[in-house]
Amino acid sequence: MTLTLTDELSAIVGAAFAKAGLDPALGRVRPSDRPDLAPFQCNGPLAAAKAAKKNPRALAETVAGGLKAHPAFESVAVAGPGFINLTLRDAFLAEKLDALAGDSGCGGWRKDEAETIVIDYGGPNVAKPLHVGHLRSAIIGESLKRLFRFAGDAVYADVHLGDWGLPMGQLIAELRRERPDLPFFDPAFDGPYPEKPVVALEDLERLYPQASAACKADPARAEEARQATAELQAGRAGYRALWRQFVEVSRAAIEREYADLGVSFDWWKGESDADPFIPELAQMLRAQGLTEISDGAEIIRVAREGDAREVPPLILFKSDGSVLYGTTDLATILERKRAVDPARILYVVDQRQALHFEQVFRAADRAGLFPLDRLEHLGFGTMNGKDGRPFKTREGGVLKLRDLIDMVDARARERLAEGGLAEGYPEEEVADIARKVGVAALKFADLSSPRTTDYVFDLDRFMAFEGRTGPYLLYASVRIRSVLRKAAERGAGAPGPIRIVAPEERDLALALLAFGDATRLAFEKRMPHFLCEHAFGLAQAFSKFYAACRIADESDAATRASRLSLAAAVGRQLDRALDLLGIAVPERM
RNA sequence: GAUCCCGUAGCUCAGUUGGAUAGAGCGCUAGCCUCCGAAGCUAGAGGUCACAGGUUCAAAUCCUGUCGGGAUCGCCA
Repeated sequence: MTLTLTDELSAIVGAAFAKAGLDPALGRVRPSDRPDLAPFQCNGPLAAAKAAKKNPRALAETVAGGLKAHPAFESVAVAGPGFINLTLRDAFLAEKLDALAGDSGCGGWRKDEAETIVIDYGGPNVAKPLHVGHLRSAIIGESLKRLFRFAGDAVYADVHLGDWGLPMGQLIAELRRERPDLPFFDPAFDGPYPEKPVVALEDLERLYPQASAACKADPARAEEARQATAELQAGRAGYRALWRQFVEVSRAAIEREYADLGVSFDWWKGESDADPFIPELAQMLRAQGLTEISDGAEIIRVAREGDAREVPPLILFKSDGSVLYGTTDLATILERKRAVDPARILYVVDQRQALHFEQVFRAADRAGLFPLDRLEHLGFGTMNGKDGRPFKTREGGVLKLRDLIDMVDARARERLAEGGLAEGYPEEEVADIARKVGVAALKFADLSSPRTTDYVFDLDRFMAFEGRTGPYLLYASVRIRSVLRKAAERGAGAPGPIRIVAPEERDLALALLAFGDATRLAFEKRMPHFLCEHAFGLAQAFSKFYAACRIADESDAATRASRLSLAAAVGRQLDRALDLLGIAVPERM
């Protein structure tokens, strides 16, 4: 396991606490709230004073006294009621930076024991076009996948298509009304079913809303759909064959759109893949006496003493025998255990489904299927429109992901033209750059607020390309690359050991060395926005450094070599951070 | 109705679980390209942290209440 900078400093300060007869855990060092005084601080003396009923200021002085001789610190000062302000020696920073420059992980944190992880994206539904509601799960999930892999885990990302519920029955029933002549609907048919899909993507996109509306308006139609669902799940051959076509057609489209966002999966499984595990699951639950019949449905109770509010039981089998997604989610856990025996399963799904997962997790835990603390629902907030309500188009409909991608793409092209960037580049490259810029804007906007909160989707703001945006980061990355390329062309010489001479270099050094804490925090909290914060801070520190210091044409050879190393290290780390966010960087722009 | 989340600068949002002078981006004002990419950099104005109590050396953060917004609450996913 790599030690982050604050870990290392905490260990040093903790030892000084221990020497003073205090709890070393109180020596926790963190970035300072007052960077004008010192870059790091330790507030431990205040807590220690409370516990020991002593004067915090005096304790701070004692601890600080034990630290002053340490080679890492330029100064150790006690301030206010008992804060210890820590400033690091430039030589110490330079040494750390040289190590970081040679590290394949760019100074990022890695864990020491790898786990096998499954990430569940709570999948899109077959037949429903991807819409903006699917965006967050894809973007956040992709970043977490990369982050966990970076930390050392073996990750299986499973799109987990919604391909087994009522919508499937609705589609079947709808198509049967429209084209009753198809062999799929003839129970007596025994020949081979058509291999070529009888429906196209456009058919599905038309049929589903149609069916859904009909079921809402007419109970008889709803009953038809319910029956078709039950028959599909019971294994009616024609329905299964037809359903396979739905899935096939739908999946191809879904895969393409995710690819445009730079999102990919290791598994394209669906709820239906868990179906064969349902009998065994039911058996397991019944054998333990966990199920009961209630109003004709078979349920498992998951309420507990002390629940603040009532947690309803999970319905395993509806009164008509068909299953709900809670059942398939449980069966999927069993399926995954058999497949890769994961240490944890992460569900990157809308926060509004928290109760559902609470039910599933408790049921899994009660059944001895999977421990509660290793099933994590990583919920996220909704993407709202400017009115503060879930994002809708002007017409009040749901914005398709395809349309969103096109909008972002077009806007990125406009902005490139306005800014006079990418001028004279081949058309193919301009298209590639526009796509990358647009996706970066979208992803950074989505990832930069804490996962759990709602955020307002404002295309104009995201695509402004100034300030705290994805394009700013791409710009910084591309600029570093360009500077280094030109330096090489001019014969600026080889990079050399890093030495800090300007204050902007010191700030940049601290920004680089914060990567360990950022990656660790992002991993432990499962919160990619810490990576965004880091990437922005790093890019900003570089811009300041760039504005203040010459690099390629610096006259002092040693300083020039140092700055070339520094710039290269920033470029590599920035690209790495962007990679962990799932943001691709163009060569130039 | 019950439970949970939220209310911070004109706008969009952070705030590392109780610490110093509450931060960032946008927008606004004033500057910086004969010099490695100005989508950049520098400086400035802008706050009763919804409101009222309480806990303590210390509260945007913890507790209570009020107001306002949102989410969820057994056979949809």
